[in-house]
Amino acid sequence: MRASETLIPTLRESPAEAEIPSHVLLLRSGCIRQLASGLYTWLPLGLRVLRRVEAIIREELDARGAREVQMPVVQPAELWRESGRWDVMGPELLRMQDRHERDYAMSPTHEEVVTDLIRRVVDSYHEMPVNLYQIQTKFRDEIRPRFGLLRAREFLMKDGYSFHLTDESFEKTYRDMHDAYAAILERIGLEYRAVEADAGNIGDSESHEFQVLAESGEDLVAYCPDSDYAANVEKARALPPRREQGPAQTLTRVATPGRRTIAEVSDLLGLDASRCVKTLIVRGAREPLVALVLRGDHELNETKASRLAAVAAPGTVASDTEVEAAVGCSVGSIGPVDLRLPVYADESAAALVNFVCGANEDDVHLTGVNWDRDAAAETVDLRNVVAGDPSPDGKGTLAFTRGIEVGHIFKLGTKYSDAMQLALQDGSGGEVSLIMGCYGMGVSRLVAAIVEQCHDAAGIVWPAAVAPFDLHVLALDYGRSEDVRRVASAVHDAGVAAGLDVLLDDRDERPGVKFADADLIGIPLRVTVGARGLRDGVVELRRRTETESVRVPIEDALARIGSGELL
RNA sequence: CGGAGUGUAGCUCAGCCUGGUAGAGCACUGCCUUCGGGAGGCAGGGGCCCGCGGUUCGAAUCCGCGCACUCCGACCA
Repeated sequence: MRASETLIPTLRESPAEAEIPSHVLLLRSGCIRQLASGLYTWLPLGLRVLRRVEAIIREELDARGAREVQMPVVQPAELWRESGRWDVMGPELLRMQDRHERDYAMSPTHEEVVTDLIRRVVDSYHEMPVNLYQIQTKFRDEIRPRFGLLRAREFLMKDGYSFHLTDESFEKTYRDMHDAYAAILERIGLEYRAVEADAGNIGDSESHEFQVLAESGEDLVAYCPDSDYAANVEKARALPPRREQGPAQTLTRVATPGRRTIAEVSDLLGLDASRCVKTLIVRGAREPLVALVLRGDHELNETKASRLAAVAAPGTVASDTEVEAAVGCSVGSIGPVDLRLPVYADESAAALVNFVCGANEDDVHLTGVNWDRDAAAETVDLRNVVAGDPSPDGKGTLAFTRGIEVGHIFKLGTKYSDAMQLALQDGSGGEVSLIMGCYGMGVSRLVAAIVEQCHDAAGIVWPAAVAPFDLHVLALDYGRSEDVRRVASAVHDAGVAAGLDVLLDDRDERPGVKFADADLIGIPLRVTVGARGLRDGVVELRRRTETESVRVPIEDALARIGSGELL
């Protein structure tokens, strides 16, 4: 393809709205343009990348028995009402009406539609299992779209759904899809981790996220360098410590006038923050308020807290006035001793002996506090893990990295099957609700994640597997040199004959502009054809990953490109 | 939705504080020179200065109300 015949509007400067590398570079390289907040147009170059990523996804899924379908984006509200999500979803579900004032949703996901499809189409358990996927535009009215393609409102997603009679059948497909996701990311050449994740509101059991490692990632991943343990920090656990040993000290009241924070109290007492506990009061599910106790140097993990049956979801910290009314002191002086609320202590706090806590009386704290003797609590996992915590598999300590969630697979169980009456006879006289799996991969987000990981100061460095073109022919002096035109065309044709996608820069631009654009666009292999080189009978080869070009005799270059050996 | 910031030429921005009828660089058009890492000269074109209202003899500039975009937070399959 000739550059003069396509639209690649590169930008010399960064648009003001873009902050992170993928957003800046996708805009500057002419891959995308923003229409409005969270809405992007894919230009020819970007669309080629998107299509190549899609192709890889299709190949890996098809190879594992998933079958592609295409479901409607606009969906009748009655299906959403049937599942209960019309009322549950909130404003991120974009709603609209047709001319008859019937309600519709612009679909953020397709559980309802696919469940409805299966119950209409599948008549017998002999047809099980079924595994379908589609690659389609989704719309979620995000509160705050940001980071370009990484959190857009309209985006391209691969969403897959599987249906099973038995857990064994589900587990096999889940593993197959897990393998497919790993294979996709490996083919692209990304550094990633499959991590244990919290399933959010959607599932009730295990789920895995596929996190592409990048500084700009919104997710924090805890992993163990010495084992394969990795988990989203929302979910990550540490090996619970054993109860400390040592003789119990006497419970003692100490005056702590004006000291409210853990730092102030531990400073006053000359102790480490880890010897103190902090007590947070949150809204309860069964009772109005519940107390959560953490070691002073630890932070509450809100996802874990919300998962406690006794805690109202979403987790909400009680207001200062609520606390004072219930406990009789201000927030800085709460403690588990004689506290008339249900108390849940994090494993690390529960392991302490002779610790410090608030006395439920302003300006007073207690020292020498011990569980069982002085206070009672149920032990649970409540905190965010920190670097250096022992890995839960006992094989080392945890470290952190940031990631971009490009895939998430989970077990849905029978949530939708039950709500929408999707069941089959099981062959032995009974009837079973089908077990569902759900497999999402953000295709447009994946493109952004690739750029986050594959760029340098000059521009994008596309991995060969997804590059918009394989070969970039830079024809310098194109308009003025018949020789350049002839050789550049020959190089172009040799590439095409070898099955490559070739971009020929035949624009009437100065060399510097062409070089800069080529770096920005990031095509893996570049051949520079210029009058200067042709006088010596050479063209120049350079990979985008390298800094030096190699002068190669014209005939050699043609032969090597034609043979495909350069890829 | 809370907090912060920004809206001036296609892009990046100055001008605003201290009101007097709009600028630079790049991009674009024409001509000349140049031609291997974003050239130079000359001559041009291009602006409801985000919108509406107010103050004023006069508003890009001051005030009010909107809208849009961005960032932080909350939120988020």
